[in-house]
Amino acid sequence: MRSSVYFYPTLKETPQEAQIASHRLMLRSGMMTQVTSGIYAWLPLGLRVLQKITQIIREEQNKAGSLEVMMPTIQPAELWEKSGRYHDYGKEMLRMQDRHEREMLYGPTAEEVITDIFARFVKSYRDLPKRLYNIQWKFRDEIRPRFGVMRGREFLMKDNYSFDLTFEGAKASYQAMLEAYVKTFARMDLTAIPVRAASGAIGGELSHEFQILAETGESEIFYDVDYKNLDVNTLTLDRLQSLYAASDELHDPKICPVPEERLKTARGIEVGHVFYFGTKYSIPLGAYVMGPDNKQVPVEMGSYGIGVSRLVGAIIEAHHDENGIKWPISVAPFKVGLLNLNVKDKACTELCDGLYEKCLQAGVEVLYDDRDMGPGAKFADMDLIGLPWQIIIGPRSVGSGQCEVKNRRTGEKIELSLEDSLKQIV
RNA sequence: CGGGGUGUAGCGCAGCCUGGUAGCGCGCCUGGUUUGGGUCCAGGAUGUCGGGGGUUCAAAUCCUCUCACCCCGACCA
Repeated sequence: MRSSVYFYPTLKETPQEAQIASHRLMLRSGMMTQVTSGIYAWLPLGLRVLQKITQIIREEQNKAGSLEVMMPTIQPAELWEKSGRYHDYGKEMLRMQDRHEREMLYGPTAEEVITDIFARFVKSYRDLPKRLYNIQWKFRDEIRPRFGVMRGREFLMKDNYSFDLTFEGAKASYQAMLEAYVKTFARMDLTAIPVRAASGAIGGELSHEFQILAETGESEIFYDVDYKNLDVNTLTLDRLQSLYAASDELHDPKICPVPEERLKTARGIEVGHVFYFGTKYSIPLGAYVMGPDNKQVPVEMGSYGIGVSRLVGAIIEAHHDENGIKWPISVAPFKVGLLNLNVKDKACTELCDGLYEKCLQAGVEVLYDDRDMGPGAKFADMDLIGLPWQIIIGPRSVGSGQCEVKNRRTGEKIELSLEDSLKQIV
């Protein structure tokens, strides 16, 4: 993609509403922009990141034996009256009427809808287990939206729902999701700690929150200091769960197994949540199957959420410096930024155009800064949007045949021939 | 919802106290200049001063109502 025809309105100054790094950087890099309180429009650069994250989540969900569906954003109140949550959900639910004055709502979650679908089609234990998920926009009319996409009112969520015949089956589903989550977050260069948690309005009996440690997190957690030393690449669920972590509501110093000197407290950003809640929805919504003993049994359920749009912010919180974002390669909007330091220099531009073509042919996602601007502004913009690699070509390169390759993460710069620069990156 | 704050050009802000022709920096447009870390020079465009009502000869400025947004707290992916 050529910068000259792309659309990423970068800002030199920080918009006054942005208090935390991720919010600031998302606005400054032109990834997204606020439409109204807690509601954002995603611009091309931000959308690419959102799509990369979505795809990683999708792949890991599929590997964990789940099937993707797509449920609507608008739901009928009826289903929620059956589950009893229409009243309980309160003002956080955005309610509306259609032209027939039928009560509708913008879905804050989808237990009712998916359970109803399941109930209508699945009648036998032989069809179990089933794990169905979708990645869809949700709306929760938060008391106080803040921190950009970290706590928006409208947000993109992956929500998975498991249906099993027995408690043991449900536990296996729960475990499969825990494992999928560890892999999912690791692929984004995040160490997310599964913290035993109290379950909120969704209700339930067994529940973990996945928290990313960050000063700007909204919840307080207690954890074993060893969490800081884990290697994302070799992380396993067993290892993660062998360490102590608890939310402040559940943490009890009296029964905490971690000696005081190893116990740390920090703020966490919740990026995922897994619940087991048994038959809480299957009974009221009539999700029964025929068991092997010819008896109707309500199915055992769990639900598993990941805040997809929140993850964009969370990843930036974990990966940035004073100059801008440092994207992990797996979610970067482009893999490499190609900087033409002087577009008016014909020979220089020829070199750049040539390398750009080669990148495209090699299937390397490249943002080619071919705008007519000073070099300083280009460096600043490229650091800000945080692509993992930069290839810098200026008039100097014309004589030498060398370009500079910069690793945004480490800041390391090396001089290479144009040929080698591409090899370095691929 | 309770407490605090802000609305003036696309962005960041000054002006308001003490009423009298609406300003600065960045950005934008034109021309030139410069080209390895946000070049420099010259010229130019852009505002219902968030909105309604009131006071006054006169309101960005004073009074009043209202809307929006932000920050602190309780809730959540």
